[in-house]
Formats: sequence, C-alpha cells, structure tokens
Amino acid sequence: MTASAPAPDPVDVVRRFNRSYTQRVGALDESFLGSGMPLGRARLLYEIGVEPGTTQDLRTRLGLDSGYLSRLLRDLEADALVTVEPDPADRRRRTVALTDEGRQAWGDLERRSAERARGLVEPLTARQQSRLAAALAEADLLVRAATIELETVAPAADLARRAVRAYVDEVGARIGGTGTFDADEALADDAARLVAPRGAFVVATSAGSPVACGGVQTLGPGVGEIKRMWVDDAWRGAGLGSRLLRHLEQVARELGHTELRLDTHEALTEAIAMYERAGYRRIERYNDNLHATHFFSTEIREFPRRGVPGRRRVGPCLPHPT
Amino acid sequence: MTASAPAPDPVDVVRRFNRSYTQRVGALDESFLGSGMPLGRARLLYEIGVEPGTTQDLRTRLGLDSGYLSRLLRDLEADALVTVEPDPADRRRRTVALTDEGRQAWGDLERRSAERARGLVEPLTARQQSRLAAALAEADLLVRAATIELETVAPAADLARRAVRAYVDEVGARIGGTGTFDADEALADDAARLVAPRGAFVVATSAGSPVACGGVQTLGPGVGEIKRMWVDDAWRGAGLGSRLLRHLEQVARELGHTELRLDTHEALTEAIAMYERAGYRRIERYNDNLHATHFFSTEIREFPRRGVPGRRRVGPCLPHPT
DNA sequence: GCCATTCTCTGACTAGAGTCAGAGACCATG
DNA sequence: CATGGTCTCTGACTCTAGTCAGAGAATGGC
Repeated sequence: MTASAPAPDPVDVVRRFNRSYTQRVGALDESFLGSGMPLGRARLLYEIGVEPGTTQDLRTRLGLDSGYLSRLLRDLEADALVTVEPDPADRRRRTVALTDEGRQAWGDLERRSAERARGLVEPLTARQQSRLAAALAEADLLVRAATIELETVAPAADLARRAVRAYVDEVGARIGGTGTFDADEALADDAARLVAPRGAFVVATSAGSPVACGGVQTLGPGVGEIKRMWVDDAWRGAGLGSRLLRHLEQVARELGHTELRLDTHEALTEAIAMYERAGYRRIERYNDNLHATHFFSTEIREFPRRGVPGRRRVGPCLPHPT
Repeated sequence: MTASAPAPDPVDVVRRFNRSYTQRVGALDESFLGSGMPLGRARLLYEIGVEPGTTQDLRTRLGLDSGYLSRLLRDLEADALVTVEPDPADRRRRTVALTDEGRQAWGDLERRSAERARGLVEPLTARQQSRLAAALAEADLLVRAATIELETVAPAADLARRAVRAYVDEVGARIGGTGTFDADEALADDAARLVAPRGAFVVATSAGSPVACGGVQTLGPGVGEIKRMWVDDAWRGAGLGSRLLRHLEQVARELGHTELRLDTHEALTEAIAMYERAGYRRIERYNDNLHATHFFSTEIREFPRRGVPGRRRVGPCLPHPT
C-alpha cells in the first residue's frame, strides 16, 4: 500500500544512522578503546599530544573545570606521561607537554583507534569498503558543512583578513595576472565599505578556521553588491556557497536593500552556476572592474528567514586520534 | 606534488568521519538530550518504548547487569513510567510495559532526538540535505552489514527455522506457484542434510534477527552443494550475499569438499549475477529439482582465508542442539 | 608598594554507571 | 517431591566524572 519511493525525511535517516552507528561502533568506545585508561585522562592525553599548551589553554579546549584538570594532570604526571612546568610568561599557569613515554601512550591510543576502524571495515568486501568510504567521506563533508558557524566580523579582524587573503590568492590564480590584484589594496577597500551601516562582512568558520567568506556593500539607495565571495577548495560541493549567499541576502535585506548585484569572472564557472541556480540573472556591466567579465542581479524581497545558522551547542571534544 | 586522487584508505576515512561526527554531533551525547533523565534510565525507557518485553529480554538487548536493570526498573516504576508484572509463562521473570505517563516521557525523548537531528540537517540547503540523507543511508546499510554475526546453527534451531521460512516465502513469491514449495518439507530435509559431518547451516544475524542464511550439504566425495541461500530484501546491495558465499565456501572446505555446486531459478537475477561475479560457471543440470533452471559450479581450493568472519566476538546466543 | 584580579590547586562532595556475591523464588526433571 | 538449575532482587561496593568553595601564588594597573 505504501509508495515505492516515499522520499525519506533526512531527519529520519540521520536518526536511523545515528542509532546504528552508536550502537555498533560507538559502543566499544566507552571503555576507552580497551586501553585501560579512563576516558577523561585519554581525552586529555590526546589533546596534549595534538598540541601542547598551557593549562588554561587545555581547559578551554576541552571545556574542563580547573580543579578537575589539575587532578587529571597530576595523575598523568604521576604516570610520567607528561611534564608540567611553570609558564615563564605568566607563572601562575603552567605549560604541559608529553614525555617520551607520553608520546608512546599517545601512539598507542592512535593505534587502537586505527585498529578499531579496521575492525569495522575488514569484514566487508573490497567493493563494499570503497562504497562505505565514499559514503562516509560525503557524509563527513556535509556534516562539517552543516555545523559551520557564520559570523559577521569587521573586515579588519584577523579572521576576515585571513579569509580575504585566501580569496585574493585564489582569484589571482584562477584568472591569471596576479600582479594586477593586490591583497592589501583589497583589504584597505573592505575596511571602509564592508562595515555597518553601509555594508557587512561574513566569515564562515569551521573549528576556528575560515572556510568561506563574503561581503555586502552599498552601491546606491536600495541597491547592494556582493563582494569577496569565496569558498575554500576543500569545501566545494557542500552547498556552502549557496548557504552563504542566502545568508548575505538576508544581511542585505537588513541593510535595507531590495536589489543585489555582483560581478565575477568567467573563469569562476562553479560560482557562475551557483548564482544562476540561486535565481540571479545576467545583466550589463554596471562598473569598471577590470577583473570582472560577468554581471548579475537579483531582487531580494522580505520573507521569513529560513534555516539561517544560529547557536549550536559546542560539545566536548572527544579524543578520536586522527 | 601529491597525486590528485590517491585512493583513500577506508580506515582513514572511517576515522576521519568518526572524529567529525562525534565532535560535532556528539554521538555519545545521544543520552541525555537535556531531558534531565540520566543516561541509563533514558536508554532503558526508550528501549521499553520501542518494544516492551521481559526483564530478561531487556537485559540482553541492552547488555545490562541484572542487578542494575532491577534497580533502574524500580526507579522507573517509582516514577510511574512503567508497569512491571510477573510473566505468566515463567513467573521468575517479569514483563515490563510503559504506562500512559511513560509513553508520554518516551514521546518526549523521541521529540528531543528528532529535534536534535533536525538541528543538524536544517542549516543545509535542500539539495545538500538529500545528499546527506543518501550518504548516511548508504553508510548505515554498510555499517550494519559490517557488524553482522555469522554463526553455524542447527537447521532445527529457531533462528534457522525463521530464516528458512523467509527463504521459502521469497522463493515462492519470486518463482510463482507457491503451492509446490513447502516450508515444512524444506525444514525436514534440512534437519537431516545440513548438519555435521555432512553439512552445515549458517545464519547471519543483525541485532538477533536473521538477515541472511545459507547451507552446505554433501552430494558425493569432495562435492558439496550450496542450499537455502537467502538475503533479506532490506539488506540487498550490502555485499552480504558475497560475504556469506565466501563463508560457506570456507565451511565447505572444512567439510573436505573441493567442488561446490548450486542450483537456482532464472527469476533470481541478482543471485545469478552474484554467483557469476564470485567465479561460478554455468554447468548442465545435475539434479531433478523442479524449482531450478540454472546450475553452477566452482572449484574451491585451499588458500589462506581472507577477511572471513572467523573469530568475531560471540554473542550470548549459544548453540543448543535440540 | 598596594590592591583587586586572575589563575591554579586542594579537599569535600554528588551523581551516574556498573560489578559482584549471595538470598530467595520459581522451573523442569527423574 | 526432592533436587539442581535458572531467574530476579538486594545490599555493598568501586570507579569515573564533574562541581564547588576557598586558600594561596602571581599579575597588572595605579
């Protein structure tokens, strides 16, 4: 009686997957990979191994209580896995680093983690293994894309500067003639135009690093322009561009615009395809930008904003050695 | 400098995914969901809601200590979320069911869980959502397939009977003329032929339910035959058939066979494709099975077993000869 | 040099999760 | 109906994770 392909609700699929996955893969996780080391200590050890730092640093990275961290460190130190020394820069806090023995224990966690992944994959035929790898790689990209943070920042902020530099590098590489397009010049321009009340600059970050950016500036009454639209190469195909574009449109609405224009270069084919998919139409050249060959415009009306990012609870960073 | 497509190791992909997923989705977090209910209790309540059962039942499903379960149930009962009554069939154990209030609490957990999944999916564009759903559905199938248990059981055991019934139903439906192919008759045959030392019967189970099966019997000196090969519809495309086939070949080797034959019906096209992929060659009819139209054979030599199941952790289901 | 602030450590405490060894109820069988 | 085996419950216990308040050292601004 049921239809043959009832268009599965992504929410149900996620839940179903989560159930299988945690039951069958995560279950073994609990007693920390059979290393005999309690979860908390293993997490801390792993984090120190990834990047040593001050106590304060580790506390914020792992979201631990200072008393709790202190105790965990004492245990690790007692087992000669870490060294803890006063930080010369501020002798209230201390710096932590792995000992040789600690590095060995870290490697052990690492090995156990790989072992476990191998245990999951091994029973499958080679064909199924590569199918699983492909599916998980795709899911990984999309999950990471879904949990990205979009924030409006000042173009002069460090995060924004890093993003714009990446943008300039890429545009330079793609359209050739690097000399003609200068990062410092771009940054100076942005600092003036992409700030409230006449503009805005948005950076998408994943685990603190910029992975995409875009700005809005004002061309005239009710008319805005999208600038500096960039998505990191490694994040192509995750819909980040479309999402950012929708977000920028909302930002433009809030700035009072009803039309949004943009220019781009014919070499940036994915970008052009994305603009067209998003309903942008080709228009005549509207500026004298030497780097632009294609020009687009769209109307932006008021309508209730859909799933724009928002506040995601940051979970504790679990130790899954990569 | 690096190659553009370096054929990713599935193990690395799994680890990478696991890291992103647990960090960002909080797979372990599936517990609390901010309901204020402790993890253990929430898990139990949820499981009872999925399917009420006896205490024993729940204990094996969740892998809990009997004392611990008893306490958890007492707590749930004190909160009037469940009713616990002696099982009329065996009054040592008790049956557990949700009260109305319990059903409400269950619905609450359910809602929180869906809410959480929605939170993950929501920021994505519709296109990315369905890509994520497709990737996770594929990964789900393969993860479940990878964690299946293959065990040799007596054909008379309950597990085996259920599998054979499913096999008979499906073959009947696929080749038409149900009346001619009888489950009881098949079961009676199997009980005699698919047991050591002349044969074997293997059932693949997932979470205690049979999802595939297959048997080996002896035709003559060194010659075995594969019988009752079946894979549940919902598990098609996960390589289960191939894996089971490899396993049965190993079983046949251990029975001393060097050639393996099988018959099948032309309507079972996927099965035929699989046999061919596995190196089976068409041969002439070698029996008078009315239900068979195609006949295959292969040589099975001794060689070091590849990723054949072997020593996977054996569940609580012990083989009981009846 | 003074003082509020910032930082870490310590001890005391709670709650959850789980184990273990009996005690006692219940069952199947000869 | 006796007996061995199976099942659940109870109490006593351990371990991990995490919170909280206060002591004391170091810092930065004045």
